[in-house]
Amino acid sequence: MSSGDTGTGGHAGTWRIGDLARATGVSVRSLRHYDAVGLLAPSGRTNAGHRFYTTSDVRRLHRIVALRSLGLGLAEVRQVLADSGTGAGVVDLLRHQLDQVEQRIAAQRHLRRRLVDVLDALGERAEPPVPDILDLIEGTTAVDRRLTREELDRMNEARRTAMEQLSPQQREELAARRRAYREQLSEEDLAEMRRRRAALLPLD
Amino acid sequence: MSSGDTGTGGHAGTWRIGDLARATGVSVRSLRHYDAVGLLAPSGRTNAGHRFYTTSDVRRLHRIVALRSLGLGLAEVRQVLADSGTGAGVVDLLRHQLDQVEQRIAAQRHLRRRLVDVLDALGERAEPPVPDILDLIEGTTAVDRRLTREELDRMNEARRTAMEQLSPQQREELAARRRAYREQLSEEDLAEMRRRRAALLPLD
DNA sequence: TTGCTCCTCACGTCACGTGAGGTGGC
DNA sequence: TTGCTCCTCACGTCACGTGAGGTGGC
Repeated sequence: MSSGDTGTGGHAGTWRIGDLARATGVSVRSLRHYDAVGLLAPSGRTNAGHRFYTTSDVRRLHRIVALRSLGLGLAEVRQVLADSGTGAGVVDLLRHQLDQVEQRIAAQRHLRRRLVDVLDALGERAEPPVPDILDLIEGTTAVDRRLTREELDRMNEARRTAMEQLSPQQREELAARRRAYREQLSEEDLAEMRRRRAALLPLD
Repeated sequence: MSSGDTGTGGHAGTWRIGDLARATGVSVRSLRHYDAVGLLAPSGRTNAGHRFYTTSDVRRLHRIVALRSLGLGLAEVRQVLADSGTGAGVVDLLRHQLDQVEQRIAAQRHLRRRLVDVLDALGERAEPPVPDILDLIEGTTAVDRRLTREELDRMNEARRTAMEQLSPQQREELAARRRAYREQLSEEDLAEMRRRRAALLPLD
């Protein structure tokens, strides 16, 4: 009944790589990788050259997993585990990590808004040809650029003619799809879409 | 006054790689990469083997940039540009892309909450030793696991003794830091923190 | 003797950044 | 003749996944 006892033998309290992997959810490949880069070397090898991990190795692994789950890279994990100081360094590291995460969130939100905008504009047309889609995306790429009167007129004209080519039934389907689409959006999304749209319109 | 005229010669309407890079913000290395992978091959080479790009190459590049800016990979960009169909494929691709983005946002938010939790817990102590920090992080790693009465008592006890070792001035500084920290949080963040904390507390 | 686990290479991933070393054009 | 731009390799990035090919232990 030792800690590493899964019935697969070995010394009491030692783990073979496969058992450790199953027990922790870390892949065998990752364990070997951690060994290769010196992040977690098993306490020893059997005669056959098989790695074996001790209880203290397992503890270290749990810490590695915990730090990895905060988004730290292996090098940062190594640093933290090597740091036996007051923890000021660790706190700074985590704060920095938080900054990075915030930035990534902001970037992804921006991306999401652009995608939603494009899909929203596309949703109003039946089956837009690829070149038209590309033009539309290119248009939204010039971020923060207002459309000119002519561009706006051309877009509206294109939309109108596209709509006119639809049968009443197709029009109804389209409207239904749009409703379904809008209903899945949050209030925040809708507000942002209005803001974005307003930002595109000419000022005159 | 041709489109590619920057005073650096060449045929009218053709671009050297460096000029194109400056004009579009795409690095020279990227342009060469796009050439290497067949995404954007320049229309020709000069006698000296230098790439030259024509107006239609530039148009294609703008579309590549636009699609890249939506987060598409080079392979997906290539697909879209090759697709001369009705655009259904492109719309599906963008929807899928939106899904991915949403998932990444969710994952990053989760990460952010964990980091905020850890930093919040750490913020209540002066200079916690690294092993303590690691224990705390490990504690929050067992996600969605409620603390036992004992664990909670031990945590509170540790916090109290840590506080008692502070001078009044240190305590004031700490409080100020916590206030500053909280003020930068949104209402949403605070609510989430309360929720998380409630989820950690024992049910009894 | 048959599976199962383990071992060590070693390539591939994604879109380039960054030298190294060398050659034409104002 | 001197800069500047251009060229082609080719390694490095980050943390492994995925075979290939081979060898000990129940």
